[in-house]
Amino acid sequence: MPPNKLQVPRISDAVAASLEKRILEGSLKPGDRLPPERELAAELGVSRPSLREAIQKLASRGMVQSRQGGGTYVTHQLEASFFDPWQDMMSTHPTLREDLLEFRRMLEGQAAEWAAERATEVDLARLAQTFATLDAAFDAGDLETRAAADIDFHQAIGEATHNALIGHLSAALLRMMQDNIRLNLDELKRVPAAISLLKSQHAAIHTAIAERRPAAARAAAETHIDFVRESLAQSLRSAARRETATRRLNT
Amino acid sequence: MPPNKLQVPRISDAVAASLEKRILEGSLKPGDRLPPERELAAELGVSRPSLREAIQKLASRGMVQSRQGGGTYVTHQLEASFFDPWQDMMSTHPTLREDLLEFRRMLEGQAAEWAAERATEVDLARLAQTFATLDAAFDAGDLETRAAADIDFHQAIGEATHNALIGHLSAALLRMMQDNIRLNLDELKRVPAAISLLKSQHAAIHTAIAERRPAAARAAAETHIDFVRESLAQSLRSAARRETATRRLNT
DNA sequence: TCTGGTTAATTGGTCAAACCAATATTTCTG
DNA sequence: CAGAAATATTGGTTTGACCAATTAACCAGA
Repeated sequence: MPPNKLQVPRISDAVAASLEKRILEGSLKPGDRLPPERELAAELGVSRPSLREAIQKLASRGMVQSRQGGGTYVTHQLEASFFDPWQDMMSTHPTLREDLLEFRRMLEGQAAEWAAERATEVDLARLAQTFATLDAAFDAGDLETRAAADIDFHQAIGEATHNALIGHLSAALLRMMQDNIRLNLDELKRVPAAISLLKSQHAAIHTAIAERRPAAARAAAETHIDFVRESLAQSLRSAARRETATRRLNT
Repeated sequence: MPPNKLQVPRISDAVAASLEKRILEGSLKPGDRLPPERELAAELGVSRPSLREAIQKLASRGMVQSRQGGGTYVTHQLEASFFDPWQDMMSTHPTLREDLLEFRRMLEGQAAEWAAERATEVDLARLAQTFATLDAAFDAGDLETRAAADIDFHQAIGEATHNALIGHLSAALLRMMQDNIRLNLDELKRVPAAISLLKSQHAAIHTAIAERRPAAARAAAETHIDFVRESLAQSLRSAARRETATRRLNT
């Protein structure tokens, strides 16, 4: 019974594709305001609701932005390419962030434990290398390279578990977090101690795995996630505080 | 002139978020058909065009799929986004099966533990219902309904954890296993005791959660997976034996 | 002439009531 | 009982209208 049959083409899809084409080929540049809905609907030969459905599609992909009474404008950021549905959900459903962190605590804890039990010499060498890179990235690198090094480190742990799913999932979840939390990531820079704390936490995980102490590795990983979770919540609170302060100034 | 000003909240966005929430929480599961547009619009207190705009948003993200005259269905996109690449590999790389089972042991164990800690009365009622269905399906049902009931049961546990990731991931993993192992599933029928054993294991998980004993729930879930893992390996061995025997006959 | 506020036109947001077309369900017929 | 026809359901589309926010035009007062 599920949608196995072929789909009937929908008008709104055709309209959305047409508008997309205009944007991509440049006849509608970023910042441009597209014609009024009534006008555009007449020009395309469709009804206004159909046109609106198409516009909402583009809006949900972040390609256009509408303001009541103002008009509909082409966004400056082309190619949003947010194809992962979890990504957009994260921004609108804050509880998902908590769920993700809680899940990561379990996952990374287990990964560290297994890695300490099963890592081969090759795994340990690779882990040591990614750890060194990460440590250096924290000192000098920009956020991009730091994020990449972070993923590499956690993925090296995942691979050391010799369980393909662990590595894949832990990297995927970390990437998912980074993409939607990068805004608040540099909040950590306001806390001078944060960097050294994070570095010591990573070091604790690394040495516990290298010394093959599973329980210690798990504890270190969980401590690390707990710290991330706590400082993230704290940075969100302080961001909210700054916003109210700014709002107070404007009145 | 660009849209710097604050945005007026659109109804379609609120509706889309509401539907997203239902999907995340599990009240709308992948494969489910959502109510007719007219009905849903009335229930949400919005007009049909507004509801349609919201549905188009979700459809453009691939979370739902509509067929004229048929209905609108929740896709498996959320779960598939994690494991799509793994599906085909499962059949060719047998070690992945082991990894999957090991991962499930951790996941289901944690899920059972959290469910025992956090389940509300509603969760417990739903869990009891899915358990009863599963128990009945083991006696009379064919493989299809048994597999579906199995997914429902484990998903109910996942939902009782009140962690969106747990529910979707555990369902996705179980479905992935069933899809790639169904061939060997009826192997279990050759072991008469297996059915009663599985039933008692499910019962143990259920009662432990219902009685809110987290440690017992985790242990029961892990025991269950251990049994599945062991009997699966055994059935594979016997299947291999039969195959070599058959091959011997043909020469 | 310039400034400020008021008014009018524009434009996206929402709703209501239809009708069409594909599908699903029921009923009828052989 | 199986297959075909009739009916009901359901998404797809259109028309028309009204509201609310924005923008543009206007005009009175300095």
